Amino acid sequence: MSTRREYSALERERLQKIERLREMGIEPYPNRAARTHTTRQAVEAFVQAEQAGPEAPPVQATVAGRLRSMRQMGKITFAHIEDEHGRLQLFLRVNDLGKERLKFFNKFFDIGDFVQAQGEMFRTRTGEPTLRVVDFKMLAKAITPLPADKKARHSPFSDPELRYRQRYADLAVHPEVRQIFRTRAAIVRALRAFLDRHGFLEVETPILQPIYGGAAARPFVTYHNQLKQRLYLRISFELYLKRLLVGMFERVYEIGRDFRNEGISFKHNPEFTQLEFYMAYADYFTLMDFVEAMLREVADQVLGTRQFPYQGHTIDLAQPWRRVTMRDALLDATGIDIRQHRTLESLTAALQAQGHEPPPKPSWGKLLDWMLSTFVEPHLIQPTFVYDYPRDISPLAKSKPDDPQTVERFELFMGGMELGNAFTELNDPLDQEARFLEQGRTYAEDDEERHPLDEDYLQALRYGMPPNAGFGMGIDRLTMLFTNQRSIREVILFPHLRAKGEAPAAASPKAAAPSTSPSSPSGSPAPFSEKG
RNA sequence: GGGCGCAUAGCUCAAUGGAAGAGCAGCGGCCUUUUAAGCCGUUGGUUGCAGGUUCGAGUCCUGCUGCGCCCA
Repeated sequence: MSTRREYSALERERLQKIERLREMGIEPYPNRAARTHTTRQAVEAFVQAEQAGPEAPPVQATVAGRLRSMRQMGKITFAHIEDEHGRLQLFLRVNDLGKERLKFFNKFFDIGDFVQAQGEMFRTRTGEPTLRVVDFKMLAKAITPLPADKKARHSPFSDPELRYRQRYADLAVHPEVRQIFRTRAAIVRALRAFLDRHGFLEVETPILQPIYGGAAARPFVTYHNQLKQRLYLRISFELYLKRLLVGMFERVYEIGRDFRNEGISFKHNPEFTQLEFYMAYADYFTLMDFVEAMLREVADQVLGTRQFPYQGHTIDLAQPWRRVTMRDALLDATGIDIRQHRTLESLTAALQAQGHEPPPKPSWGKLLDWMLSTFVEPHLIQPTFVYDYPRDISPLAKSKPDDPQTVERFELFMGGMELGNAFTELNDPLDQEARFLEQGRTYAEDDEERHPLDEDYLQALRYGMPPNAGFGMGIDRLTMLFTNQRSIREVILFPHLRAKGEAPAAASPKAAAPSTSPSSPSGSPAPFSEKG
């Protein structure tokens, strides 16, 4: 597909070194390495030995890592190697190595190479713990020079496009970027621990689905050749997880990937990681308490504190989280009481009277959703539950007993973003069927986001599903919050970028022909509530 | 989808429409406690792609591609 680019002059230089090494009988990519200490262990052992007193035996160590800097000073050379855990200075001296050996190091070893070095720890004049090298070995020769790290004064590696496209290089030179992904892993670990301890079963449901559902989103389409079957990449886990409640699991969760065939922004990636859980015999108020407890614990585990900085704010999870109805939130933000404007036309007029230009929306509920994300969401920095949503954008949520047009649903906001979504789940099979049909009437036949009626899901409900409440949350966004990142691309290892250069289309619409949707992409009003 | 901005050496950036440059990296030297090492010398360019205007285009115009920011 893609043709390999030509080698640069710098790369040709290093390719020649590889050839020369082989001519000398030295393998630049040996099969085996031996190390006794990580860089951190070597320093720790050395510091301990120092504290033990002058009689303590010297610390001998063999370390391995990537060469990050070299300072050649004639008969001595200083260098730093870096491994996953830190950096260590190497000290190579002609007295220890001999003239030829030192010259060999200086000539054939470059920044970026993986090397192994053996020696004894000591402290330099400036006080830095350092390995006095008596032997060294090439472990893997680098051909392409590493970009300078971001903090280097003269040569920051900061072009976001390059950083994302060559994430390996970004990670290689930016320990703080690596740290983001350690934090991300810790978040997932803490969520699992909390849910496991509360009696939840972790499950895995299909990613390839004959009918997509559970959210308002356009799906990716694929095709099973042998079955001659169109399949969709899931847009949520919801309908499968609730089938499991029918099957007598009372508490289930899944952490995995969702796929939505939609725009890309600093808050959106086409594939993202989602947590969903369902709890039998709970309602949406139960879940507010539960989610508060869950995220406090995750903060405790991951950050060690319940207050953390986010984009100039301090988010505080320790205080009781604010709870406000959608009606009050909109009233506060716009002065418009949605109970006074119960039709699409009336509400649109009220907004226009205030000088707003609301986009055309297919329903009252969709307009409320727009108002919420436009006027309220950006200001919800501290954790806030907005609850009681319009029925027509929440077809899987249960109505309030005293108000059939309103459903028991909340969304959780934090840092000006939607973080989670939950409801008291609709378990009345007849009402659910009516909701599906309602969707069909509200949204145009050719609306690609229109939710297909899932007859098998209705069949499951007819067997009886216990009352329950479910919650969904974007792991990527939680990671953004906990690591103070503004862009979702900073917390996804390999975020999706547009194909670059010639022939992205060469991936052949022909070959994919059976998989393209006949009810082809068009407009995109979203009829469905979404978890996350 | 719309608006604005950006694209120049491996990396980060300069260059009034008039000779394509700097720092770092690289290469050749000097240098036995440096760490942004230092000093001397030196290599490196299809200025994102395709057109256009002009005596002359990195610079101005049009289109395309990618990225960023703002809006939908």
